[in-house]
Amino acid sequence: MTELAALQDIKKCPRQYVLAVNDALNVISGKWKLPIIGTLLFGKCRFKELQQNIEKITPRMLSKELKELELNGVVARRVYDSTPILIEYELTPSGHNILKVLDSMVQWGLDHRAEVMKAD
Amino acid sequence: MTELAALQDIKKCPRQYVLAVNDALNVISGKWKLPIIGTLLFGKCRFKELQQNIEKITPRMLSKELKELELNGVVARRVYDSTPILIEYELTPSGHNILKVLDSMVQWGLDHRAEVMKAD
DNA sequence: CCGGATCCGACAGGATACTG
DNA sequence: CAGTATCCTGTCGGATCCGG
Repeated sequence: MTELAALQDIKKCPRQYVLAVNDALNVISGKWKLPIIGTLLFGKCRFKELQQNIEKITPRMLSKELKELELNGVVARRVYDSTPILIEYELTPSGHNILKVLDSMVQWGLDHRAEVMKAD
Repeated sequence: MTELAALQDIKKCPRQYVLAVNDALNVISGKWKLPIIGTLLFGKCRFKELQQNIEKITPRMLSKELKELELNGVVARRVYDSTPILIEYELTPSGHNILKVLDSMVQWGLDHRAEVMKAD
C-alpha cells in the first residue's frame, strides 16, 4: 500500500485520525519543543549550545523536553567517549521530516491572514 | 508575490517562522479544539449537537473553546431569528483549510511509525 | 436550548541552588 | 560540561449549579 493510500484509508476513521494527529501534536506542542527542534534543524548541538541558542530556557526544562523528544523518537542523544566526554543532540530522520508539517502550518497561517484581511 | 514565494521568504527568518507556526498551533492545541473542528468538518452544528457528538465535554468547555475558535476566525456563529431561536456553528474557509495541516500531521505520523519500525 | 458563574484539583512551567 | 533537586506559581480543564 502506498503512503498516500494509507492516508486516504485513515481518513475514513475519525477516531484513528484524531489519534494520529495527536501523536504529531505531542511532538511539537508545549513551550519549548519548537525552539529546540528549530535549533537542531541547523545541525547537532551540545546541551550548553542549545541552552545558549534558546533564550530564557532553564536547564531543567531543556533536560525534560530533550528526554521527551528522545522518547518520541524525534531526537537522538549521542555520547562520545572522548576526554573530556562529549554529548551531542541531533534530530532523527523523523525529526527532520517534521519540517514538512511546520511548513504546512506556516502556509496555513499565511492563507488565514489573507482570508481575515478579505473579511475586514 | 506568490504564496509559495511567501513561504520561502518567511523561512529565512527563524523568529517569524516560529511565530507563524505558533499561530497555527494555537488553533489546534488543547484538549477539545481538534474534536470540535473534526465534528464541524462534517457540517454545521448546533451547540447541543456538538455536545452530544463530542464525548464527555462539558458545556463550559464547549462554550469556552467555541469562543476562542470564533475569535481566531476559524469558526463562525450563526444566529437565526426563527421561533424558537436557532444557533449554529460552522467552520470558516480558514477552518476548512486546517484539514491540510491535519493531513500533513497524520502523514508524518505514518512515516514516523514506519521509521521507528525500521530501527527496531 | 444555550450557555454563565463559581469553585477546585492537576499539571506545565519557572526560580534557584546544587552535583558528578 | 551536563545535568538534578526542591520549591513555587499560574493556567488548563473538570464539577456543579444557576439564568435568559
